[in-house]
Amino acid sequence: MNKKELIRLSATKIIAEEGFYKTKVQDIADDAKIAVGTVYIYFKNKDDILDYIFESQHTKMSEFIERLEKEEISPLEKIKRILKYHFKEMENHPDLAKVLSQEGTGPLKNQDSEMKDDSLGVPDNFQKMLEDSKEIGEIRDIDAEMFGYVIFFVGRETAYLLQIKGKKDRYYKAFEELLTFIVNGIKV
Amino acid sequence: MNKKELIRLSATKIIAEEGFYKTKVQDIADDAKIAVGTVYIYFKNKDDILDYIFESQHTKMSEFIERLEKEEISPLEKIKRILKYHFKEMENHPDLAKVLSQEGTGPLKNQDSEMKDDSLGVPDNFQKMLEDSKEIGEIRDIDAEMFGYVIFFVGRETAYLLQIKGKKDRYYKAFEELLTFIVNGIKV
Amino acid sequence: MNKKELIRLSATKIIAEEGFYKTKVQDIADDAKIAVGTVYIYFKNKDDILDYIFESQHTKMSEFIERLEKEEISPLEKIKRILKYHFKEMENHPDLAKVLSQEGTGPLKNQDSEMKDDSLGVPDNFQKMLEDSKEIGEIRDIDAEMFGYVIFFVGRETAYLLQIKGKKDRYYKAFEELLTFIVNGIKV
Amino acid sequence: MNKKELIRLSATKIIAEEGFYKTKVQDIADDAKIAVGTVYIYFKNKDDILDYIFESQHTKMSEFIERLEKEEISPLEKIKRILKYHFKEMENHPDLAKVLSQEGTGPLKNQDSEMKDDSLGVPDNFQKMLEDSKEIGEIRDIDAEMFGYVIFFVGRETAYLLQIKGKKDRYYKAFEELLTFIVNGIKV
DNA sequence: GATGAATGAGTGTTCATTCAT
DNA sequence: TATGAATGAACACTCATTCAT
Repeated sequence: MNKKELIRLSATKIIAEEGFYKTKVQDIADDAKIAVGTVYIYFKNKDDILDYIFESQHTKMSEFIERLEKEEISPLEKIKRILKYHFKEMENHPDLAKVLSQEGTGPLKNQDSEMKDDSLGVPDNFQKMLEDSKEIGEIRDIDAEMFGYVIFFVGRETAYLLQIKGKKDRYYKAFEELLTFIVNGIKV
Repeated sequence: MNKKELIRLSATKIIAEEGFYKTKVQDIADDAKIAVGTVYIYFKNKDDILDYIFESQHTKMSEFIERLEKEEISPLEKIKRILKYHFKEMENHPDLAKVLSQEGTGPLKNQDSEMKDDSLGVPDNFQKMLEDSKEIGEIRDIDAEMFGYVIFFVGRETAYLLQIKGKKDRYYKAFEELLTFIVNGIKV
Repeated sequence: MNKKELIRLSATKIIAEEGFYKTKVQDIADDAKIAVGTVYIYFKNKDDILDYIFESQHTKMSEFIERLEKEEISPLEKIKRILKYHFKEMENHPDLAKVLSQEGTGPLKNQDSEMKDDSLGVPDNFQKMLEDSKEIGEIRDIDAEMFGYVIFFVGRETAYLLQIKGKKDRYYKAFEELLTFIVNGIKV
Repeated sequence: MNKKELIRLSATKIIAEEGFYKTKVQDIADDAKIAVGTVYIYFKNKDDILDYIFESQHTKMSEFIERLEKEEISPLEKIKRILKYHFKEMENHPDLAKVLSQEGTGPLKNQDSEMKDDSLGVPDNFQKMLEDSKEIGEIRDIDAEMFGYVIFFVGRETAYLLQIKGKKDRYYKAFEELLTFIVNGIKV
């Protein structure tokens, strides 16, 4: 496998277990069965590794949203699809779910990162969709910026929550409940 | 002032600015205008300081909830009051809002802490109130455990969000919107 | 009791258990049921406490030797009596035996101590007695300086050894054996 | 040179000068012209360095004794040879002599060391040899365990003593005197 | 590119000592 | 004298990062 990806996977695993600050670059290298020095060929520094984990997921999500934009569906439906996509992703990558939730607060570690915020850009997308949705009278007149974030946070935290609370079997049902909650919360 | 409280306030301020791991115990001591050694008279170690910040707020919240339990109001109303209390607290203590949000994920730093989880016990209270609320037909039949956490997260993150997004002037209005969102989301 | 003596006893006990460097002044104060500050009324610093332990025993021994000098006995007999006195002392104060053995090497902790060496002055006395003994033909022509120290070390280490090796019951018999060893070793 | 050995030599030098507790790991690193961190590649902690110094000498001595066991000489002769070997070693490595004497009391610093005692195992060997010697009627019926230690202590302390007392020129003569003392002390 | 021994700045924590009460 | 909270210099140890091989 591509070595940068290999490092990303090991890092995600170890950071999920230990937390970012307690994770040693050596531990990541050990898990990836490579030398520490090699990590620094692919990453400028330790923070850069965490950024890359977020950026990778950000890219995936951006591509999904781009494809979604081409479909002829209502803005609210788009939000639902994005949440569903996120939940599936987190179900398939529990380590990643934990890292995004645990380390996802606060500003990006690297100042010069190209990402604008810690949120994978999703809140912005949600905001736009909520604004579109308001315009067509699908939902109430809410503060789209705030609810862009609210829906994003709820999605991220709940996806992780369901895993630690051992709701894996009822994962899909719980997701449906969450969706109903959100939609009821904002609809006209 | 009580020195332990003095340290708690300085620590909250510095940790809000720098994040827990980048905060040096020396910085906390400097801010409190005391010697480093003094910190270690009142706290076992650095982690213990963060725990105490959480525990203090936990105690305050527990006391509020205890008083609330004596009032003759519906479970849903209780949840609203708790959220309102939390928002007021966070409005008055922006540093604390940031620390609770940024450092509030993950397990407590100290193993032997008496607190059961990272959530100030509030999700548990919400869960019970939601169950009571369901019984009297005030709300739909939702997964009370999950929504206990969901409402807790939404409250904590939003209270902090409104501050960094500079919504201080519309703080109360935004809070009302959030409340409507939650209530609509779970009502029958 | 005299507080300085109280501290000496507690210090001896704790230093025997922990070793001088691992012993905290606070621990000594705790054991003596006094405040740390009080220790510093009677002792200039921590090293001074250890010095005082040695000096106290030195004084006792000096007084014993002074009394001994007035008796009409052979130099070799004097050495025997001194060793016997030391063994009895160590039997009565096992903590002290340990401290003298463990911490008794190296130069005195305090530069400005009045004691000339780490050996309670006993090697010097032994040296003189050995020289006297040589003169009257009681013992061989040995290096009195060296054997002053040798006999001193053997006495000190053996007194402690018998305790840790659990020879308490045969303590006196072992002492007699040691005496025979020494006398045979140096006699004509 | 092997870096672990390099550290051992620097540590022996500095510890001989300053004593173990006053020695800073940084000082050892400086003397060895390496970085502090490097010390911790080869040693778990500071105590581990001291243990290694003792273990190294223990190994050397064990090898010498092993070779000695193959020779057809009397047990008493073996003891003499061991003492002679020790004196030569200490003559060649005065720093080591000081460290062994000064820091050689008390239990090993590290709990999980493989060495049973602080005495390089030599007292045990002496004990066995004394028992053998008694059996063939070479020496008196003495307490072999006690005298195993006594001879060991006398050897160790005297080897160091001769150096600080400036008897370097008469070193061999003094050693011979000591040997005569011991042999006379235990012979029939 | 890959390695991993070496680096050394950085930091949590300790504890002898002080001094206002 | 006695107290013990406060001090802050000191130090062991860590770990991100480098670079010669």
